[in-house]
Order: sequence, then C-alpha cells, then structure tokens
Amino acid sequence: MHDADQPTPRRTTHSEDEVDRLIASWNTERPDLDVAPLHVLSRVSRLARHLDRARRAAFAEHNLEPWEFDVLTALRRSGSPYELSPGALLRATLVTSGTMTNRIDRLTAAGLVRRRPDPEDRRGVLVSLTERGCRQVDAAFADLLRRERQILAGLGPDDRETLANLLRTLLTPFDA
Amino acid sequence: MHDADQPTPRRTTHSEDEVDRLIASWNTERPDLDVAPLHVLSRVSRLARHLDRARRAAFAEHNLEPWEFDVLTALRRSGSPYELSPGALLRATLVTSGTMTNRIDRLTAAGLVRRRPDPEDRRGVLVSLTERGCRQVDAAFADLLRRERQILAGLGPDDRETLANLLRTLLTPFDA
DNA sequence: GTGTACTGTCTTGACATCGAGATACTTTGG
DNA sequence: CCAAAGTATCTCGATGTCAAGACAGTACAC
Repeated sequence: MHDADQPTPRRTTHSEDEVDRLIASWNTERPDLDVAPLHVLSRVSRLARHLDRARRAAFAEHNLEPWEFDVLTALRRSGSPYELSPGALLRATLVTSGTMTNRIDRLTAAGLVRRRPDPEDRRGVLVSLTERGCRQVDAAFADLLRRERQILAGLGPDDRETLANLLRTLLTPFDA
Repeated sequence: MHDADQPTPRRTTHSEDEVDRLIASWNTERPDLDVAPLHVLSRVSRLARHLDRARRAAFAEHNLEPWEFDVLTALRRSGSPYELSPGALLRATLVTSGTMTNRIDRLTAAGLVRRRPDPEDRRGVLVSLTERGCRQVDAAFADLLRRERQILAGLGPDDRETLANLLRTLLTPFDA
C-alpha cells in the first residue's frame, strides 16, 4: 500500500537490533506487507524470552525451578497462613489441573509445601507453604528483583514509567 | 526504604490492571522490598503470554502449530530458494538440535518442507520449503499481522514508536 | 428429600522439548 | 598423508505439559 514511509529515517540514531534485522528481511521478501507491528510485538516476545532465562538463572541459585517459584509465590503473596486450594493456585498460575496436581506432588516431596484436607469441603484440599518453602521463595524473589533491576538499568525512571504505562494500555483489554 | 512515593497519585488516571494488583499484594506482604521492576517486566511477560495465545489462534486457522510456523518463517525469510541447513534453522529458532531434527521430520511428513543432502558437505543436509509450505506460511503470517495490529490498536503511531524504542534499549544488551 | 447439574481434584495417555551422547564427515597441522 | 580436533546431524531417555475424562462431593430446584 504505502511503500514510501517504511524506510524514512525518522527515528533518531538507535543501534540496530535483531528485530530490526528481522524486519529488514521481511521487507526484502515481502515488500507488500506492512510488518510494522513486529517493531513492538517481536521485541516483547524476545524480551520475555530473555527474562525467562534470567529468572531461571536466579532461581537455580536457590535450587528452584521456575514452575516451583510460580507456585510458591502465589502462596507467599496470599499472605498468612500462606494457604490456598489447588484450584486457586491453578487460576493464579494459568496451568491445567493435571499440571498443578503434579507440581504439588513434587513440591510436597521436596518439603516446600504441605497438603491437608479442606475442613469445609470434603472434595477439597488446602496447600500451604512450609517454613523452608517460605524462606526459599523469599530469597529467590529478592534475587530475581536484583536481576530485574539490572535489566532495567539502561532506562531512567521516567522512561520506565512511560514504558510501564504503554504496556498497561496494551494489557488492559486482555485482563477483561 | 521509601514508603511514601509508592501510593502517590503521580500517573494520570490509568485503570488498574492485574500487574497493579500483583504489586499491591507484594507491597502488603513484603513492604520492605522495592518491587518496582515488576511494573515493566511482569507486563512484558504477561503480554508475551497473550501474544503466544494470539499466535496460536492465528496459526490454527491455517493448520499450523507455532513451532511449525517458526521453522517455516525462518526458511521464508531467507529468500529464494528458501533453503537452509538444520544448523542454521536451529540458530534461527533457538532450539536444540534434537528438537530441530524432530521438527523437520514432522514438517517433511506434512509435506511442508523437503530434505536433501548438501552437495558441498556430505555431513550436511539442506531443508527447503515446498510450494505448499510457502503458501501456508504466507497466509498464516498475513493473518498474524492482522491480529497483531488489533492488539496494538489502542496505541497511536507515536506511542508505538516510543514503545518500540524503549524495548529496543532493553533488548540491545542481550543481542551482544 | 431426591435427582441433576456443577465443582474440585486427580489419573491417564500423548506429545514436544531438552541434554547427552553416537555417528559420520571435514579441516587443520605436522 | 595421517591423526586429532572440530562440525553437522541424528538417536535416545527423561521430563513437564496438556487435554480429556474419572471420581467424589456439593448445591440447587422441584
């Protein structure tokens, strides 16, 4: 449709990144397509991938897998007595019930959570953090925040706020 | 450290999202921690998750799995004759060699790619797109771009550019 | 009350991924 | 020309996930 404004040198000198190269190859192969959305969304995906790696590294220091951290933080954030049903946990972590059963089994075996029957609903179960689970998730979370601060080091406070607000705008439609 | 500036009404009215609620629970449970990095990075992760869902939906319309699309686009972007080695493909898609072998097997079975021995290196193999593979990836990609435009609809052109540039700044250290 | 629909959890089977190692071939250096 | 190191691909076993369905218990309407 509009070929002319694709290559305009509109933005101030930014060093080229992988996504710019990706987009350049698309522009060569499919000049008919407007691939501008990739400028934002491919970067979101790639950054998320790197974040996953950083998370994995942070947790490994505390002998936790990312999935373990996800479950433990959900419990931790729920506040004392750090106890939730498997159903609540799977809604918090967006996994299926089969996966959650498996996770709780392994976390129980590792001594990080405990299972007990729900006294108010005989179908139900309650999962709670053990002392060790609580200590470990707190340590891992502090470590994670340190690394995330590193990743954000290239941005000033105003840029961070701008970025957070723009991302929230994109995210809001999904939260509904 | 600084309790006072967390609840300041500094940003102009934005509706609260899931991440704001997440951060609020952390502030309740661990008021000693500065969880500000989550404002940016949790949103990046969550948005990436939603993007994955959108991708999956777009590809399903064309009978493609996300992993199939990843391999096919790498070939498509490489330009005519749409042929790359398994090694080049695994570098492009960031999976292990075992995974790539498996993927190529299945794509071959589906008639979307072809394998042939590399005439210049008898260890090697070359993988190329079939007619059908090319048509299918083109259709799926066009569909994906439509959906990505939808996701970005809430942002004006200037905001998109700002967002892309901020994300690039965060991404650059990783590309090295 | 009793049947029907619903909810919460667990079980099972299929599947894609990874990591480590095997195999075949090529390159390099003496 | 040969040996050693390097490269390209594939094989295999273990793992974590999901989807579908089984099972037990609850809630509501009649």
